[in-house]
Amino acid sequence: MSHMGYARLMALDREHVLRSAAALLTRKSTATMDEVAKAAGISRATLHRHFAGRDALVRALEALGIAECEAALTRARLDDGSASDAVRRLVREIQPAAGLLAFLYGENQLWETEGDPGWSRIDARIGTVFVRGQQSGEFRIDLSPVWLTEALYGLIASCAWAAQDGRVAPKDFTHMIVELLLGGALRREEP
Amino acid sequence: MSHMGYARLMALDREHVLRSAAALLTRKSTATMDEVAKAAGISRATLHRHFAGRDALVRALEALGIAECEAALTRARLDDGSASDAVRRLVREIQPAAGLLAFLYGENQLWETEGDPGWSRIDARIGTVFVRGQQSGEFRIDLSPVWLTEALYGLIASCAWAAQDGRVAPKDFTHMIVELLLGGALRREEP
DNA sequence: CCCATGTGAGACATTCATGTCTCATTATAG
DNA sequence: CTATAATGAGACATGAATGTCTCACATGGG
Repeated sequence: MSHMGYARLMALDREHVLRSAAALLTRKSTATMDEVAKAAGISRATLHRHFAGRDALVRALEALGIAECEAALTRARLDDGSASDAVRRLVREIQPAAGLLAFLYGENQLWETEGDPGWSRIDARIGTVFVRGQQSGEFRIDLSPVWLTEALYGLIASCAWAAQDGRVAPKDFTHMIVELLLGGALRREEP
Repeated sequence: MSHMGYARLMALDREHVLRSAAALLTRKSTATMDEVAKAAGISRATLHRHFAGRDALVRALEALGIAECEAALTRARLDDGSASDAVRRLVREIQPAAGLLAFLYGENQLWETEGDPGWSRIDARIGTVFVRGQQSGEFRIDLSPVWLTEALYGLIASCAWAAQDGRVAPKDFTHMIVELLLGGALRREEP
């Protein structure tokens, strides 16, 4: 059946194109459609056949980022064990998507917040673990879950960018982020 | 003397234009030269008389940001007292420039690092306070000064953006950043 | 073999920000 | 008042990226 074969190949191509675009745009967020096509090893015409335009491409990347976040969230099993360990697992699981996330984080600063494509759900899931940590007494309560979530995004993006420029070592990704974030969020035991 | 009067007015206008541009570009980093001109209350022609082009404007904003950083660094007297207090003073002093800094931080992600316009000196000054804190035993040593500096930038930008969108309260700026950053950088006293 | 489908290459029009220019008007110093 | 200089308004050309289209090629199934 040519139709099914077609659909399957398309899906694979689409996936490959998205990965390439993510890798390129992470490094150079202003890359041209032509550059994106070249990076994916296809022509600009074919790129336009997969994604109607630049907007569609970016929105597809956003959908991919959201999907990877959701998957990382699930893999991290945020409800299990201590909140600290949950956050540590989350950062570890989210690391492979950090570059894409950093790109999207930067792009979001210049989008008018239209219909929410799914970030609010992710915000909520992450926020929940901070709330749980506060309720269990693990985390200090003078830093709001919203701010902690925001700070987590910021640290992930910062670390991804710094690693991109070789200012920090990618292998320390989880350690740097978790230790800094949790060190601030974790309530200090009284001496 | 028309020449001196001219020069002085120009300087004032230039300052005003830069402030307006900073405020606008902080909110909308893709704003047009025309929008920038309107925001400053001048015509596009006059804007071009002050700044040869968009690049020149952005570079002027960068110079302004660097100058404000240097000034904040000096006012914070990073060499006095404990490193923690020094960082706290720094964040407090840098808050007025946070919006501009966030804009420049975002822009820098898509610039090829040409001739350094002055950021490395600022990096060094900030890095020094973290080194001092580590040497005095105030800060943990498993987080490098480079990463701490990077994280500070990231947190400032995150907080500025979050405040812009109303997700966090601007009045808590210093508290949120310092408590999160220092909580991670400050060595925990053993129980 | 033949047909259908995906693809690459390239031409083409369009849009938009930019940069440059002119000219009339305003304001300011002398 | 007069001349100098800055401004605002707008026309204009330019360049870059985008989106659309056509056509030739190749690849794979029937």
